[in-house]
Amino acid sequence: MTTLKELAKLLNISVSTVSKALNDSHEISENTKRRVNELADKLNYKPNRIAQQLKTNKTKTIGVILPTVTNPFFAEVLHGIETRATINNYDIIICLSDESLEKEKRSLELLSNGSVDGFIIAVARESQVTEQTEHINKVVNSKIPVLMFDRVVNEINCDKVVVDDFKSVYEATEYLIKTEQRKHILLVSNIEELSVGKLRIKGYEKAMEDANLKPDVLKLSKVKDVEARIHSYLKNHQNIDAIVSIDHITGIIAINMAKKIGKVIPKEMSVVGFGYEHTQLLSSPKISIIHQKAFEIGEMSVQLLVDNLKEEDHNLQTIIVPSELKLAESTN
Amino acid sequence: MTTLKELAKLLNISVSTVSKALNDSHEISENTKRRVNELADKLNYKPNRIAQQLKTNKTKTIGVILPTVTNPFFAEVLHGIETRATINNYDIIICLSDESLEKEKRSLELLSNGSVDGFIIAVARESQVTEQTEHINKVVNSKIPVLMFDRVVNEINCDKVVVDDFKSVYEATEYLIKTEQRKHILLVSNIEELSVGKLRIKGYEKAMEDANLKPDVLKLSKVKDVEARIHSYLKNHQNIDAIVSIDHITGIIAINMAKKIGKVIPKEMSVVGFGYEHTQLLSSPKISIIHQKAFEIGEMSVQLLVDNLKEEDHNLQTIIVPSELKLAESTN
DNA sequence: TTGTAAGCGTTATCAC
DNA sequence: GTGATAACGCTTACAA
Repeated sequence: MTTLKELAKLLNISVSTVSKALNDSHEISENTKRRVNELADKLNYKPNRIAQQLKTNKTKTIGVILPTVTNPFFAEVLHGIETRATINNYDIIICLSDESLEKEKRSLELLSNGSVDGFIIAVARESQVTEQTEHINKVVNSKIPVLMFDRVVNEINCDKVVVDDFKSVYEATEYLIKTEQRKHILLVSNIEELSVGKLRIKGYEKAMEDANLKPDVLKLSKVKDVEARIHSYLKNHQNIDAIVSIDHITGIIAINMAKKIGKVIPKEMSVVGFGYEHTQLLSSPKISIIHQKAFEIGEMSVQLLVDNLKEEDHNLQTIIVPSELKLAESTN
Repeated sequence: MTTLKELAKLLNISVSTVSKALNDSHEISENTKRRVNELADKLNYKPNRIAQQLKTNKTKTIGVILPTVTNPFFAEVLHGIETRATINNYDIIICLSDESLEKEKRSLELLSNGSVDGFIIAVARESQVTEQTEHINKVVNSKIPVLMFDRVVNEINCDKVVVDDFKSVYEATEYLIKTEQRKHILLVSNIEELSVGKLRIKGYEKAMEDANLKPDVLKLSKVKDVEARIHSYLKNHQNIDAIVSIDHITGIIAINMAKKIGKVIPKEMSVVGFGYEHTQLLSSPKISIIHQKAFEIGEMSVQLLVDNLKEEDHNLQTIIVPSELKLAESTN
């Protein structure tokens, strides 16, 4: 790799002149600038990022710690993060905690040595369930800006980007009750132990309560054969006329199982789940989805963090990104 | 952040002694080592990664350039990459090309300035289709190790990790013909213009040819309403008794559409697609899948690249990762 | 066993 | 308008 020193030697001028010329300093003559730039182009000179980082004490890099990336929600968030980071001229280093507290902790420690300017984190399932989040607080206290999204820890004082979990499920349930006239609405879940899962269930329960209906929750996070379980549950509760899934898997399975026991969808049963573009593509009849704006969540997370990085006196914020209820098209 | 200099001052010894002590050098007395380590622990000293990188001219970072991460194949590959990178003490910087040549080019250039020790790349659709890959060659020529996986460019001289696209589809088709006695096998595709798509189609065609059957290919990469298209095609070709999908979407849609026109699966029609864990979960009756070992592909990519990074005289390799035909369980 | 000093590639301050 | 020099934080000959 070409360095300033090499350019300087070849041009018989000093390193500092070369540096200034490349940075278009007013101190340098146009002629010198031209000579320097020509040679730099010719030798494909690129300033060494590492040296710049050491000098400026800024890495222009964000550490992103995700529980997983095979879950399409996090994949899409990552897409948003990458897009907005690129716009802001930031690189992203990514670590996957695999839902493990230990790995999350390690990644955080490893990157807290000047490798990144700030962090974007969605807490691992284990950390959240066992309520061990001291390692995150440690980073916050060391003055490295942190932004948490989706799975957040209320006690930690940092920027947050969250989804309106309670409200979106409340409204979806309310829609089923009021518009579709459903009365026996089952909630199925495989994430009931996460903060977001709890909020979503509460939204459902409140909506049912407000309508004087009896809530019915099927918790499957620890179940192996989810399919069989939903199948038998539906078979034994033939009066169920609507299903709310609070994740992106069990809704589609519920549709398949409902069809299997002879239910006609959407006539005899409505199904709403959480999901993304693909989700609707893969179900037939199409499922209605609560569409979390995952891409936007990623984008806003980066923007808020970058603002924090720039501003001297940054006020911590919590942004709520509204979800959107996308009804299944009746074309099916 | 605590630095060596600060530790040295507090202990009234020199910076180099501190450095050596922390690196457990035999030159340093046990007593000094103890004192240094105690203070370092107390002040939570962590060596500045950037400074180390500048000094050693190694970043211990891999640049990963993916077309997308919302496609579950690439998401799972990324999972494998992250896992193996962590084991080898490498960080990963990720860039998403969004299938765009321009973005891929830019990312590559941006990171070719000492930010990473090597690259792992799956070529963007646009780069592959338009056969513009000079930007990748440029990196290879600049002596930065590059590894390409899945979507590779034959002309570029670097390590490669690929899937046995031709063979896996050939064998799946052969299985349908010989074991399941199918005769009218339709191939559906939404990736026919990619190198992997072409190979997969060839595998299918060869198997059909070898069995004296007429190939029938439905190309959908430019079609908007894939669902309607498959539906009408199946309706107008009632003799189709098996479907091979060469991507992870159209197979499931085909199952749904086949059911819709009254086909009994798997009795009257077999469906094989490409897929992952989720794929089978989301289809009912379950689809048979050609399971690409995406996680392993990610792992092997990192390992091969890291080997290249370590070894003085590295021999370029192409590793073929075999896929596995996972038949739908008959429990459904 | 410990310390001095040079150097990685930049940028920035200050002299000339 | 140009150049010498120091500094970022670390590692590593080499000297003491």
